[in-house]
Amino acid sequence: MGDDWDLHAVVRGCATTTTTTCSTTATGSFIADLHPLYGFSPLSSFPDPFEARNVEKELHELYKPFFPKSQPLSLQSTPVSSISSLFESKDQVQIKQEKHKPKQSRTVSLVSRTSTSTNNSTTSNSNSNSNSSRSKRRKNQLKRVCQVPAEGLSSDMWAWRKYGQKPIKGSPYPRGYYRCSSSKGCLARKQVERNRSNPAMFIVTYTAEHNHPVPTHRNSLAGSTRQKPFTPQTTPVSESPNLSTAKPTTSSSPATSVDEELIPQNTRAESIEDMVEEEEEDDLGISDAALSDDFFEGLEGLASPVSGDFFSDHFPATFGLPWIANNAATTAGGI
DNA sequence: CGTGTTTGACCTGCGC
DNA sequence: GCGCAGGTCAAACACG
Repeated sequence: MGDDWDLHAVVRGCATTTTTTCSTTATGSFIADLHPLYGFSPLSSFPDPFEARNVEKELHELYKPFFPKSQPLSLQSTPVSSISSLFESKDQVQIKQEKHKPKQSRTVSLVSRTSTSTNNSTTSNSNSNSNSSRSKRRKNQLKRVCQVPAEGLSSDMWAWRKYGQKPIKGSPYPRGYYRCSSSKGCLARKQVERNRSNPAMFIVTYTAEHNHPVPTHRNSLAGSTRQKPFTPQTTPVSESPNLSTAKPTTSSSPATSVDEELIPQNTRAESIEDMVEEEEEDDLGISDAALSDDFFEGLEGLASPVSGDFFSDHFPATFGLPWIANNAATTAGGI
């Protein structure tokens, strides 16, 4: 497609930084409360980790209600970066539940085309429960919509694989479709689209949830790392100034497409977001699995980065927009 | 070889 | 019922 957008690559998450505009509906409001806490942008202007630590506590308190009692919330150990990003992302989280479709709130019946095709003709009416995920996907999916700045589209621990891209009517920017590649059975999906009115912002829509803990390390980036020989023009007009600026690139991190490079990913938050989503979906009944030790373990894995490894590796010197540079890899922002 | 991106085609939902 | 638009699949290709 000759779209000029750069939404290629994998989007690793949508994290956001200071500017995130995510609004939350329903329970999401609590996020707003947290917002002040992370006024700093862990990603872009990484503040002092220790300072963040204090914040952690506060966050911890704030979050308590949202975590299962069993969850000790080992955030303390969690690296600031992760935490901050997590919360940040939350700020942006906006849960959007399609009302008029009470039928199934979460239909994530994983039905790949196979099944779909199988049922093909039957699809729509025959069975509301039928798997035709396709048929229902539009209807009852629970979605969370976040609006994040280009810089915000950054890394999260989830690995996203792009499976499609489509031009959207009325929007000069195409929409990228990503699915979680961390786990095969994971139904989590994400759509990244640039905000028409404000190209600097990306609208990230999450659908379904991850059915697995956050991976401690990202998947192999074999393919993701692929970098275009440098398609200078790829940056469509739509590219926001940030993006263009940001594209440093050649970082060791998995940057998949130019676009991605443009867009950083903070997305570790995503994981939490997802969890939160679950909470919301389940009436605040967080799935233990989600918040299980694994989950935090994963976060901890991230922690080290704070100390340097992670960042140093992934976001080298260019920190001005380090995230942008690297994260882009996964971030779908790439639009 | 495994994983990821690109891209055209196909399918379904939705509005008229 | 028809057409449009959105969402997903899968083949081909690229990269480490």
